[in-house]
Amino acid sequence: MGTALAEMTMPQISPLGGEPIERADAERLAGVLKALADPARLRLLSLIQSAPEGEACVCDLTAPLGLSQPTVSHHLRILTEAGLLEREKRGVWAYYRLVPTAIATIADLLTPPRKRAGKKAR
Amino acid sequence: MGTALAEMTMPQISPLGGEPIERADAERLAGVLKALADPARLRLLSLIQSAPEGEACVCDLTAPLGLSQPTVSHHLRILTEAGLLEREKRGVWAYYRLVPTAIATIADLLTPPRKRAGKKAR
DNA sequence: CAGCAGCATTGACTCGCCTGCATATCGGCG
DNA sequence: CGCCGATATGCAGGCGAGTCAATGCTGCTG
Repeated sequence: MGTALAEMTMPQISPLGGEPIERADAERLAGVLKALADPARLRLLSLIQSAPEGEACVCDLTAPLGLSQPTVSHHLRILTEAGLLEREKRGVWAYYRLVPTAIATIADLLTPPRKRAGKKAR
Repeated sequence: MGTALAEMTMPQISPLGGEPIERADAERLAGVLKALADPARLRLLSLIQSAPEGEACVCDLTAPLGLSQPTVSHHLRILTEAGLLEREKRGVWAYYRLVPTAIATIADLLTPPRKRAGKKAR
Protein backbone atom coordinates (compact mmCIF):
# COMPACT_ATOMS: atom_id res chain seq x y z
CA MET A 1 0.00 0.00 0.00
CA GLY A 2 2.58 2.08 -0.48
CA THR A 3 2.17 5.32 -2.28
CA ALA A 4 5.89 5.41 -2.02
CA LEU A 5 5.72 9.16 -2.14
CA ALA A 6 3.97 9.41 1.20
CA GLU A 7 6.53 7.16 2.82
CA MET A 8 9.34 9.49 1.95
CA THR A 9 7.74 12.85 2.51
CA MET A 10 6.99 11.93 6.07
CA PRO A 11 10.56 11.87 7.39
CA GLN A 12 11.22 14.94 5.31
CA ILE A 13 14.35 13.85 3.61
CA SER A 14 16.62 16.32 1.93
CA PRO A 15 17.88 14.59 -1.16
CA LEU A 16 20.20 17.11 -2.67
CA GLY A 17 20.44 19.56 0.14
CA GLY A 18 23.14 19.40 2.74
CA GLU A 19 24.43 16.10 4.06
CA PRO A 20 25.05 13.19 1.73
CA ILE A 21 21.87 11.29 1.10
CA GLU A 22 21.31 7.98 2.82
CA ARG A 23 21.16 4.74 0.96
CA ALA A 24 17.56 4.02 1.88
CA ASP A 25 16.41 7.53 1.05
CA ALA A 26 18.15 7.33 -2.31
CA GLU A 27 16.33 4.12 -3.11
CA ARG A 28 12.95 5.55 -2.13
CA LEU A 29 13.43 8.70 -4.17
CA ALA A 30 14.78 6.69 -7.08
CA GLY A 31 11.72 4.50 -6.90
CA VAL A 32 9.36 7.42 -7.32
CA LEU A 33 11.48 8.98 -10.04
CA LYS A 34 11.58 5.65 -11.83
CA ALA A 35 7.81 5.78 -12.01
CA LEU A 36 8.10 9.15 -13.71
CA ALA A 37 10.97 8.24 -15.98
CA ASP A 38 8.92 6.66 -18.73
CA PRO A 39 7.50 8.32 -21.84
CA ALA A 40 4.21 6.46 -21.68
CA ARG A 41 3.66 7.35 -18.04
CA LEU A 42 4.58 10.99 -18.53
CA ARG A 43 2.06 11.18 -21.33
CA LEU A 44 -0.52 9.47 -19.15
CA LEU A 45 -0.07 12.05 -16.44
CA SER A 46 -0.27 14.80 -19.00
CA LEU A 47 -3.37 13.37 -20.64
CA ILE A 48 -5.18 12.89 -17.35
CA GLN A 49 -4.22 16.33 -16.09
CA SER A 50 -5.46 18.00 -19.25
CA ALA A 51 -8.68 15.99 -19.41
CA PRO A 52 -12.07 17.76 -19.04
CA GLU A 53 -12.59 17.13 -15.33
CA GLY A 54 -8.98 16.41 -14.61
CA GLU A 55 -9.81 12.76 -14.72
CA ALA A 56 -9.90 10.01 -17.30
CA CYS A 57 -10.73 6.34 -17.61
CA VAL A 58 -8.58 3.69 -19.24
CA CYS A 59 -10.66 3.56 -22.38
CA ASP A 60 -9.90 7.24 -23.03
CA LEU A 61 -6.16 6.71 -22.72
CA THR A 62 -5.37 3.70 -24.85
CA ALA A 63 -5.97 5.42 -28.18
CA PRO A 64 -3.86 8.57 -27.64
CA LEU A 65 -0.99 6.48 -26.37
CA GLY A 66 -1.15 3.83 -29.02
CA LEU A 67 -0.69 1.12 -26.44
CA SER A 68 -2.81 -1.89 -25.60
CA GLN A 69 -5.32 -1.70 -22.78
CA PRO A 70 -3.43 -4.09 -20.47
CA THR A 71 -0.27 -2.07 -20.95
CA VAL A 72 -2.06 1.16 -20.08
CA SER A 73 -3.56 -0.42 -16.98
CA HIS A 74 -0.09 -1.57 -16.05
CA HIS A 75 1.35 1.94 -16.26
CA LEU A 76 -1.58 3.40 -14.35
CA ARG A 77 -0.92 0.88 -11.66
CA ILE A 78 2.73 1.89 -11.44
CA LEU A 79 1.79 5.55 -11.16
CA THR A 80 -0.86 4.83 -8.55
CA GLU A 81 1.49 2.77 -6.40
CA ALA A 82 4.03 5.55 -6.65
CA GLY A 83 1.47 7.91 -5.16
CA LEU A 84 1.10 10.06 -8.26
CA LEU A 85 -2.41 8.96 -9.26
CA GLU A 86 -5.55 8.06 -7.40
CA ARG A 87 -8.15 5.64 -8.67
CA GLU A 88 -11.90 5.85 -8.30
CA LYS A 89 -14.15 3.21 -9.75
CA ARG A 90 -17.54 4.45 -10.83
CA GLY A 91 -19.66 1.72 -12.30
CA VAL A 92 -17.72 -0.17 -14.89
CA TRP A 93 -15.18 2.55 -15.45
CA ALA A 94 -12.08 3.33 -13.44
CA TYR A 95 -11.33 7.04 -13.28
CA TYR A 96 -7.82 8.21 -12.58
CA ARG A 97 -6.79 11.67 -11.46
CA LEU A 98 -3.58 13.30 -10.29
CA VAL A 99 -2.84 13.34 -6.60
CA PRO A 100 -2.93 17.10 -5.99
CA THR A 101 0.51 17.96 -4.69
CA ALA A 102 2.33 14.78 -5.59
CA ILE A 103 4.43 16.06 -8.44
CA ALA A 104 5.09 19.36 -6.73
CA THR A 105 6.37 17.37 -3.76
CA ILE A 106 8.85 15.57 -5.95
CA ALA A 107 9.97 18.87 -7.43
CA ASP A 108 10.51 20.25 -3.94
CA LEU A 109 12.54 17.20 -2.99
CA LEU A 110 14.86 17.96 -5.86
CA THR A 111 15.34 21.64 -5.05
CA PRO A 112 16.38 22.12 -1.44
CA PRO A 113 18.82 25.02 -1.89
CA ARG A 114 15.87 27.33 -2.43
CA LYS A 115 15.94 28.51 1.13
CA ARG A 116 18.42 30.94 2.57
CA ALA A 117 18.12 30.55 6.33
CA GLY A 118 21.56 30.73 7.87
CA LYS A 119 23.86 30.91 4.93
CA LYS A 120 27.36 29.57 5.22
CA ALA A 121 28.72 32.88 4.08
CA ARG A 122 31.73 32.08 2.08
CA MET B 1 26.18 17.29 -28.08
CA GLY B 2 24.79 15.56 -25.23
CA THR B 3 23.51 17.35 -22.23
CA ALA B 4 20.06 16.13 -23.01
CA LEU B 5 18.79 18.72 -20.60
CA ALA B 6 19.89 21.58 -22.80
CA GLU B 7 18.19 20.07 -25.80
CA MET B 8 14.85 20.14 -24.08
CA THR B 9 15.04 23.40 -22.24
CA MET B 10 15.73 25.25 -25.44
CA PRO B 11 12.37 24.67 -27.11
CA GLN B 12 10.79 25.29 -23.74
CA ILE B 13 8.53 22.31 -23.54
CA SER B 14 5.59 22.26 -21.16
CA PRO B 15 5.71 18.84 -19.56
CA LEU B 16 2.74 18.65 -17.26
CA GLY B 17 1.16 21.99 -17.85
CA GLY B 18 -1.67 22.53 -20.27
CA GLU B 19 -1.85 20.62 -23.52
CA PRO B 20 -1.10 16.92 -23.61
CA ILE B 21 2.60 16.35 -23.90
CA GLU B 22 4.04 15.29 -27.22
CA ARG B 23 5.65 11.93 -27.65
CA ALA B 24 9.06 13.35 -28.49
CA ASP B 25 8.97 15.67 -25.49
CA ALA B 26 7.91 12.81 -23.27
CA GLU B 27 10.85 10.76 -24.42
CA ARG B 28 13.31 13.58 -23.83
CA LEU B 29 12.00 14.33 -20.37
CA ALA B 30 11.89 10.64 -19.55
CA GLY B 31 15.48 10.37 -20.65
CA VAL B 32 16.65 12.99 -18.19
CA LEU B 33 14.50 11.61 -15.40
CA LYS B 34 15.86 8.17 -16.10
CA ALA B 35 19.31 9.51 -15.36
CA LEU B 36 18.05 10.68 -11.98
CA ALA B 37 16.01 7.59 -11.19
CA ASP B 38 18.83 5.52 -9.78
CA PRO B 39 19.95 5.26 -6.15
CA ALA B 40 23.63 5.24 -6.99
CA ARG B 41 23.35 8.33 -9.17
CA LEU B 42 21.27 10.22 -6.62
CA ARG B 43 23.89 9.49 -4.03
CA LEU B 44 26.61 10.58 -6.41
CA LEU B 45 24.91 13.92 -6.96
CA SER B 46 24.46 14.30 -3.23
CA LEU B 47 28.04 13.39 -2.46
CA ILE B 48 29.46 15.76 -5.04
CA GLN B 49 27.20 18.58 -3.98
CA SER B 50 28.16 18.21 -0.34
CA ALA B 51 31.87 17.85 -1.05
CA PRO B 52 34.31 20.52 0.22
CA GLU B 53 34.53 22.60 -2.94
CA GLY B 54 31.36 21.24 -4.45
CA GLU B 55 33.46 18.95 -6.54
CA ALA B 56 34.84 15.45 -6.24
CA CYS B 57 36.97 13.00 -8.18
CA VAL B 58 36.15 9.39 -8.86
CA CYS B 59 38.52 8.08 -6.24
CA ASP B 60 36.58 9.95 -3.55
CA LEU B 61 33.27 8.45 -4.62
CA THR B 62 33.90 4.74 -4.95
CA ALA B 63 34.28 4.09 -1.24
CA PRO B 64 31.13 5.88 0.02
CA LEU B 65 29.03 4.18 -2.63
CA GLY B 66 30.48 0.73 -2.22
CA LEU B 67 30.69 0.31 -5.97
CA SER B 68 33.61 -0.50 -8.21
CA GLN B 69 35.49 2.28 -9.97
CA PRO B 70 34.26 1.35 -13.46
CA THR B 71 30.69 1.37 -12.24
CA VAL B 72 31.11 4.79 -10.67
CA SER B 73 32.66 6.13 -13.87
CA HIS B 74 29.73 4.68 -15.76
CA HIS B 75 27.19 6.50 -13.59
CA LEU B 76 29.14 9.74 -13.76
CA ARG B 77 29.09 9.45 -17.52
CA ILE B 78 25.32 8.98 -17.53
CA LEU B 79 24.84 12.03 -15.33
CA THR B 80 27.21 14.10 -17.43
CA GLU B 81 25.52 13.19 -20.70
CA ALA B 82 22.20 14.06 -19.12
CA GLY B 83 23.53 17.54 -18.43
CA LEU B 84 23.52 17.22 -14.65
CA LEU B 85 27.27 17.08 -14.10
CA GLU B 86 30.27 18.73 -15.67
CA ARG B 87 33.70 17.18 -15.85
CA GLU B 88 37.03 18.91 -15.51
CA LYS B 89 40.24 16.99 -15.74
CA ARG B 90 43.08 18.39 -13.65
CA GLY B 91 46.22 16.34 -13.97
CA VAL B 92 45.42 12.71 -13.35
CA TRP B 93 42.18 13.40 -11.58
CA ALA B 94 38.78 14.04 -13.07
CA TYR B 95 36.72 16.43 -11.01
CA TYR B 96 32.96 16.42 -11.29
CA ARG B 97 30.62 19.15 -10.14
CA LEU B 98 26.93 19.87 -10.45
CA VAL B 99 25.74 21.94 -13.36
CA PRO B 100 24.39 24.97 -11.47
CA THR B 101 20.74 25.12 -12.39
CA ALA B 102 20.33 21.72 -13.97
CA ILE B 103 18.29 20.04 -11.26
CA ALA B 104 16.26 23.15 -10.63
CA THR B 105 15.42 23.16 -14.31
CA ILE B 106 14.07 19.63 -14.10
CA ALA B 107 12.03 20.59 -11.06
CA ASP B 108 10.57 23.51 -12.97
CA LEU B 109 9.68 21.23 -15.86
CA LEU B 110 7.62 19.16 -13.46
CA THR B 111 5.75 22.05 -11.86
CA PRO B 112 3.94 24.10 -14.49
CA PRO B 113 0.95 25.32 -12.48
CA ARG B 114 3.29 27.58 -10.58
CA LYS B 115 3.01 31.20 -11.51
CA ARG B 116 5.97 32.37 -13.47
CA ALA B 117 4.82 35.79 -14.53
CA GLY B 118 6.59 37.94 -11.96
CA LYS B 119 9.03 37.37 -9.13
CA LYS B 120 8.87 34.25 -7.10
CA ALA B 121 7.18 35.28 -3.92
CA ARG B 122 8.20 32.42 -1.67
C1' DC C 1 62.66 6.18 -19.28
C1' DA C 2 60.23 2.91 -16.72
C1' DG C 3 56.70 2.30 -13.47
C1' DC C 4 52.61 3.57 -11.36
C1' DA C 5 48.27 5.82 -10.07
C1' DG C 6 43.71 7.62 -11.66
C1' DC C 7 39.94 6.96 -15.13
C1' DA C 8 37.67 5.43 -19.10
C1' DT C 9 36.28 1.68 -22.01
C1' DT C 10 35.05 -3.12 -23.36
C1' DG C 11 32.85 -7.47 -22.78
C1' DA C 12 29.90 -10.52 -20.35
C1' DC C 13 26.41 -11.65 -17.07
C1' DT C 14 22.17 -10.90 -14.69
C1' DC C 15 18.09 -8.76 -13.66
C1' DG C 16 14.37 -5.84 -14.23
C1' DC C 17 11.14 -3.51 -17.24
C1' DC C 18 8.01 -2.56 -21.27
C1' DT C 19 4.88 -4.63 -24.21
C1' DG C 20 1.35 -7.71 -26.05
C1' DC C 21 -1.63 -11.86 -25.89
C1' DA C 22 -4.62 -14.56 -23.33
C1' DT C 23 -7.50 -14.93 -19.42
C1' DA C 24 -9.91 -13.78 -15.14
C1' DT C 25 -12.99 -10.52 -12.71
C1' DC C 26 -16.63 -7.33 -12.06
C1' DG C 27 -20.67 -4.54 -13.16
C1' DG C 28 -24.60 -3.52 -16.09
C1' DC C 29 -28.11 -4.75 -19.45
C1' DG C 30 -31.38 -7.22 -22.23
C1' DC D 1 -29.92 -15.32 -15.82
C1' DG D 2 -26.69 -15.17 -19.31
C1' DC D 3 -24.10 -12.02 -22.34
C1' DC D 4 -21.16 -8.07 -23.12
C1' DG D 5 -18.15 -4.37 -22.14
C1' DA D 6 -14.50 -2.22 -19.13
C1' DT D 7 -10.34 -3.42 -16.28
C1' DA D 8 -7.15 -6.05 -13.98
C1' DT D 9 -3.90 -9.87 -13.74
C1' DG D 10 -0.69 -13.83 -15.51
C1' DC D 11 2.50 -15.19 -18.57
C1' DA D 12 6.25 -14.84 -21.88
C1' DG D 13 9.44 -12.61 -25.14
C1' DG D 14 12.78 -9.09 -25.97
C1' DC D 15 15.56 -5.32 -24.94
C1' DG D 16 17.87 -2.15 -22.08
C1' DA D 17 20.33 -1.22 -17.59
C1' DG D 18 23.52 -2.03 -13.54
C1' DT D 19 27.53 -4.34 -12.10
C1' DC D 20 32.19 -6.18 -12.20
C1' DA D 21 36.69 -8.03 -14.02
C1' DA D 22 40.00 -7.11 -17.32
C1' DT D 23 42.23 -3.94 -20.26
C1' DG D 24 43.72 0.39 -22.39
C1' DC D 25 45.10 5.19 -21.90
C1' DT D 26 47.16 9.27 -19.93
C1' DG D 27 49.98 12.07 -17.09
C1' DC D 28 52.93 12.01 -12.72
C1' DT D 29 57.00 10.60 -10.47
C1' DG D 30 61.20 8.32 -9.12
